[in-house]
Amino acid sequence: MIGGVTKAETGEKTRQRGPRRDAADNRDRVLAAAATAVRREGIAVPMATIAADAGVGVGTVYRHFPSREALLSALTHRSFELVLAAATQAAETNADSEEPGAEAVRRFLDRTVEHGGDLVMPLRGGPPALDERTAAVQAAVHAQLRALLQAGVRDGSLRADVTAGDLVIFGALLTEQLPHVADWNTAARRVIDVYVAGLAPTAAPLRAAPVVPSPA
Amino acid sequence: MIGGVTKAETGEKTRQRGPRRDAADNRDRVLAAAATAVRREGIAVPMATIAADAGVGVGTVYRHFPSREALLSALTHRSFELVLAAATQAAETNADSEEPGAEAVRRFLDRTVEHGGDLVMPLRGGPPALDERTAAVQAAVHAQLRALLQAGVRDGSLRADVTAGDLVIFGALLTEQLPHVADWNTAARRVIDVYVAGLAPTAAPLRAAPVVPSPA
DNA sequence: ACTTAAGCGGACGATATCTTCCGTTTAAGC
DNA sequence: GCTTAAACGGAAGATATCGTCCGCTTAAGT
Repeated sequence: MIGGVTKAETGEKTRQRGPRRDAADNRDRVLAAAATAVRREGIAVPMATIAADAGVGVGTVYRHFPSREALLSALTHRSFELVLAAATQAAETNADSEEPGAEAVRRFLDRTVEHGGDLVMPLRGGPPALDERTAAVQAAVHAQLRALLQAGVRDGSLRADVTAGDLVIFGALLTEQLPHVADWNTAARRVIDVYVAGLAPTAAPLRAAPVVPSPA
Repeated sequence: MIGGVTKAETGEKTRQRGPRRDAADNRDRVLAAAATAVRREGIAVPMATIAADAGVGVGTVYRHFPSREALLSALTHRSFELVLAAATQAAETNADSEEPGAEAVRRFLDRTVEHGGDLVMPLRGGPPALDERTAAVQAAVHAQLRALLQAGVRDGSLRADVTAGDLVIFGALLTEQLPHVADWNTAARRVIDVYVAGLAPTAAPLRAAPVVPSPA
């Protein structure tokens, strides 16, 4: 940020040189290894373990992510991006077809569980706060889910008092895994099915007023 | 176990001397502090922090719980006992009244969330395996919930294809907390309400076969 | 009151992990 | 092919945490 200006005086060509290919690859590998390691050993997993799993030296990890917190933040960001992809795909598919909105919601939740191994949501002990960019992604997720929910209400397959925030919270919980439950995907699918059944418009009203998680 | 026999030769009076009152108190305080600390900072929270929070020295923590793992195990055990109390109370109240089984299930889940701060379920990164005694408590929880579910099926308020294992898994997920959700109890209650609505007998069948978590 | 052993606290040596630093390697532009 | 700066790996010093040990304190039985 300081020395860069002097050198890149070729007009607007600032930051003309992209990252080297090996650097980009390593960054991805570190992120992937970190996701796996964090889910396996918890957020206190040693950086050396992550580095070894990624097949790089610790120095490389620290160059891409200056601190553990930065790495965890990046993990969370990537997780929200994956969730956003799932939400967007569900919303778009739904818009193009005539399937009930409830089915699209179910698919979104299924996807979330399937991606489970790659998701590191900010649950207990996780990275405390969402940075600005991640919050933006989260807001986009909410927007997609809102669209999905509205479509479902319109086609009569969903109740009207459930919010995008409700879905995000439920989805985040599903990314956890009880270690002694062998077939987690099946178990999660059963939870999803009951929840989605509860989204039917005939259901009894909710007791509590909506909670708005964080994106304004 | 080795020196004790020599001394307690007064017939069957082995282990005649119960624990000192201060010792029992301290054990409880350590457990309570540990539960709070673990939920606040994760399972890697330093033992010194737990000791300080409990107002005792580290030596005291290690005397009651010879290792971190033993402490975490004890925490899990206590958590299951609290859940068992909630399940038992729900089952008994239900048996004595004419309320629908669905309401009893909802109360059980509500209780679980309310106890949330004291519960340390074996989620990601938690103590890996349940010891024998804890597994027994877990089995008791399942038994109570089975009774509850059967009553609900009988009185027509619950679907028949949901198992006690499903409820335990769902309840365990609810003990997590998304840190940036301010009013967690409200958020959790909304999730519960949708789930309980999905327990109505009219709902669509589940896709997956039951998963038996661990108690045989 | 006195005795006794259980219980207590926290200093301490051992270990584990963090993060920085720098000599070497390598991708990419000329 | 040569040059250059970005990227790499891993050793090493700084720090944090673990779990033990032992002299002091205190509950509880007589």
